[in-house]
This record gives sequence, structure tokens and C-alpha cells, in this order.
Amino acid sequence: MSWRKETRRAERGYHHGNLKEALLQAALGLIAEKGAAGFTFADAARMAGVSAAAPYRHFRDRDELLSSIAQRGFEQFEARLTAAWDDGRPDTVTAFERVGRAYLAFAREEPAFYNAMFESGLPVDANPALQAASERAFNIIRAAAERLAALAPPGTPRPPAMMMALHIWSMAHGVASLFSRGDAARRKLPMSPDELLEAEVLIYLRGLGFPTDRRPPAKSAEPPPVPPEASSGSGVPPGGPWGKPK
Amino acid sequence: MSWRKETRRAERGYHHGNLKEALLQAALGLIAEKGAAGFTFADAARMAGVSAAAPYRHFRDRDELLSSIAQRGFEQFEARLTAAWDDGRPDTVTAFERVGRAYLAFAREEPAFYNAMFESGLPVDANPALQAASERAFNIIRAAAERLAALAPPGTPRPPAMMMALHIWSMAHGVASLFSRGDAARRKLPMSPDELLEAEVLIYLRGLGFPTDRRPPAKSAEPPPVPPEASSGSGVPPGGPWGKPK
DNA sequence: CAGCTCATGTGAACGGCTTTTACATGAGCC
DNA sequence: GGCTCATGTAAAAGCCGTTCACATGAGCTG
Repeated sequence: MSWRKETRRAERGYHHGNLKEALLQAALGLIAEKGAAGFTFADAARMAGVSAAAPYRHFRDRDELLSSIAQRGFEQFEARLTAAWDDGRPDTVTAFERVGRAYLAFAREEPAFYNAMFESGLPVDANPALQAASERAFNIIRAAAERLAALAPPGTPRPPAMMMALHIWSMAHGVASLFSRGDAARRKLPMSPDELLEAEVLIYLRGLGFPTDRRPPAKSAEPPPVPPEASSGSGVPPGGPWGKPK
Repeated sequence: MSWRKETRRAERGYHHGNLKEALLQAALGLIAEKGAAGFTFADAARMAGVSAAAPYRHFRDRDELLSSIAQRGFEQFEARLTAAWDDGRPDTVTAFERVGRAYLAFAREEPAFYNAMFESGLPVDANPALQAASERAFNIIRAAAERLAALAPPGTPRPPAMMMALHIWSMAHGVASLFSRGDAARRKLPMSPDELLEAEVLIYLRGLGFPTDRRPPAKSAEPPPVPPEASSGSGVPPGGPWGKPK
């Protein structure tokens, strides 16, 4: 492999090697630590061992660095949602809920990305590339909603997939941003953010007439993957989507 | 008129009169305009016509000004939610939805407050007074959820009110923060944020087994306030909570 | 009214940040 | 070896937050 060339460029490199990447990594750490508002360009430069002016060779200004991080964040976000969706396997509802959990997991595990993407206040629509990346991520949710909507029980009006996608997104974002991160996460909750979102989505899907007769925390041994039966019977699962107050 | 007395009491202030209030107002305007992150202490001072050091006679630092605004925001928020809830009149479900709309209306009409309260990244739990104000506001939603939970149709497990409250809050916050404010609001949506949230809440409530057979924009003449019928029949209202693509 | 006191406001100063500009350096190519 | 250009530095301007010594004048006391 071309390790040699890499080593000569990256490590032995002239002034720094790959300052751009170093700055992105440094910024990522700083944002995770102090939030997008607290992060400073100068700090990132210091952390990379260069002067305060050096970053301007790679980013027009501080905002462009932030945008780059958000962009990367949306790409990773999309990748994780795609993996979670897994093209609707083993069944649409299960996969759909997995997407919800992946959303929360991303918010929790990648606070810096999430912060840059959703809480930094940078104008997403000002940067076309950023907006496109954001849309690609959303499209995963949208595609999943599309598949779900197609499964709407017969006899019920088919819900618009776009609306469902927006609803799910707002739930996931609401839970993530209110209860799953930073200081706000310290509110004492009767259940974990994951359980909260899962119950919320299940109740919502039930409201649309979908069969959701699995109990969330129960690691049920996967019964026949979505027998496409009508299920328009009672619609009320025996346990309710919220866990027992253990 | 009581000009005199007013002058002596309110403007009892020395040089400026009531700089504290002036600073709060100035900050409010600046935050609405440029966001909590963009707002500067010096700018507020300038706007009030005093030196950059003057504000420190009234606020320990910039963060304390922000906290004061958030505090005030929570108080107004609570007042508006209380008015919207109107103790559950004319019926619980209608009042509940009105609370949701009030939430969005506040986010839209008071961007500065909303920003300081939920998007400024200030540690709510670090300031006891702030946390208390925040809790008082949430308690309105909680109380409404309590009343709603008590109406749960017989034969279905009663949903925990706290969970319902958290769900509703996350929906409202999610919609507000993704679609109803600032730059993100420019995403092209198939429906208004208000309609989006209303449909979301209706579907959710239906998922819990509540009768929600009113079409959102229809000003139905209030049939017997919440007829406690089973409703576990089909559970699927004729119209669906989403509007026709008019 | 004289004078004291203390809350309130000012000006100057420090350090830090962002951004620009002129200059330095060294990598890659001939 | 020498050229060129990308990459990094130093210095400076301008802004902000914050502090401190000092100024001012409102209201009380006598």
C-alpha cells in the first residue's frame, strides 16, 4: 500500500502535514467539551500547534470550519441511519424503531457533530452542500416512512409519508435536544430518553393504525416478521408501549 | 398624573433611571435579531446609552443577563400555557391541543425568549430560580396530561401522565425548533408547523385510545364534553388528523 | 443648607478572540 | 540549483468581556 507516500506527506510533511484535518479534529473535541458557542478558532489552532492565523489558509473563517464539521456530521448521520434502517429488515416497524434509536444514539455519542448540526445556529440553507447533506440524511427517514405508509392497514386512510417523516423527526429531535444531551439531560425522568422516544413512536404508530404489539423493553424473540394481517381489530396492545414502573 | 411619584420611584435611579430594565429590553431586541450567541453585552450597553462597564452594576456578567431573560421567558411562557389550557375548557382534548398551539405561538412570536430559554446553551440547572421557573412552565403541560390521562378510555391501560407530558413537550419542542424558527423554518413543508404539530398530537392521542374524531380546523360545536364511550371499536376516525391537501 | 454615604456610571486597562496583511519557508518541479 | 506556490508566522487593528480606580449625585442626617 502507499504507506510510504502517506508517511512522507502526512508526518514528515513540510510545515504541518495536514493541518486541515488536525483542525477539524481539534474543533470536534473542543465543541464536544464546551459547545459550539464556546469553541474558539484560536484554541483549535493552539491545539494543533500552529499560530492563530494558520487556520485561515484552510477555512475562510470560523463559520466555515463549523460548517465543515456539520457537513461531516450529516454524512455520518446519514450513514448511521442507513445502517439502522437496513432497508426495512427484518420488518418495517422494527427497522423503523431502530432508526429512532440510532437518532438518539448519534445525538448522545457524537455530541460535537450533533451540536454543530442542530444547535450551533449556523444557517443550514446558506450552504448548498450542507443543505444537500442534511437532506440526504432526512431522506433516510423519509424513505422509511414511505415504506411504512405503504403498509397502512387496509380500510384506513393512508397517511402522507412526508408528514410521518416530519413527525418522527420532530419527536427524535425533541427528545434528543430536551432530554438526551448536556445540561437539560439532568432533568429527572421516569424513563430513559431511549425508552421515552420508543414509547412515543409506538403510540404514534398505533395512532396511525399500525400493529405495534411488541413491548419495547422486552427482548422478544422476534415472532414471524410482520405477518401482514389486517390487525384492525382492537388496535390496543395488551401491555401498552410504556414499561411497567419497575 | 402621577408623573412625579413615578419619576421619584421608578426613575429613582440616578444617572440613567432604570438601566437594568433598559438593558433587558435591549438584549431582548438583540437576541431576537442575531441570536443569543451573537448578542453582545457591549452592544446592549451602547443601545442603552451607557458605557460598556455600566451593565456590571446590574448583572454579574453576560450570562446573568441571559439567565434573567430566560427566567422572564419561562414566566411568560407559563402564563401563556396557563391561559391556553384554561383549566381544560371547554373539553380536555380541545384545551390540550390549544396548549400545543400556544407552545408554537410562543416560539414564533417570542423568538428572543425562546432562544434564551432553549437554545442559548445556558445551564438551566445551575440557577435554582431558573430551574424552578422552567419547572412551573412544564407543570402546566404535566397537569393537562394528568387530566387527559384520567380520561383514558376504560378497558385500556392508563398511560402515565408524566410520560404523556414529556412526549407532548418533545413534540412541541421538536417542531418548534426544527420547523418553526429561524433558518431551519425555511425547509419547504407540506403543511404549516401548527398543522404539523396538531396532526402529530392527534395521532398520538389516538394511539393512546382517546377519541379524536374532530377534524383539526373544524370548529365543531362541542358535543357533550368527552362522551366516555369505549371507542375501542375501530379507533380510526373517518377523516384522519391530517388535512386534505387543499 | 452642609456634608456624608453609597449606589450607580465612567475611563482606562488587560487579556483574549477574529481577521487581515506583509513576510518567511520549504516542497515539488524544471 | 533555482523558481514558484502553498503553507505557516508575526504583527496589528478592532471588538468584546471584565476589572478597577475614580467620579457623581440622590437621599439621608443634622
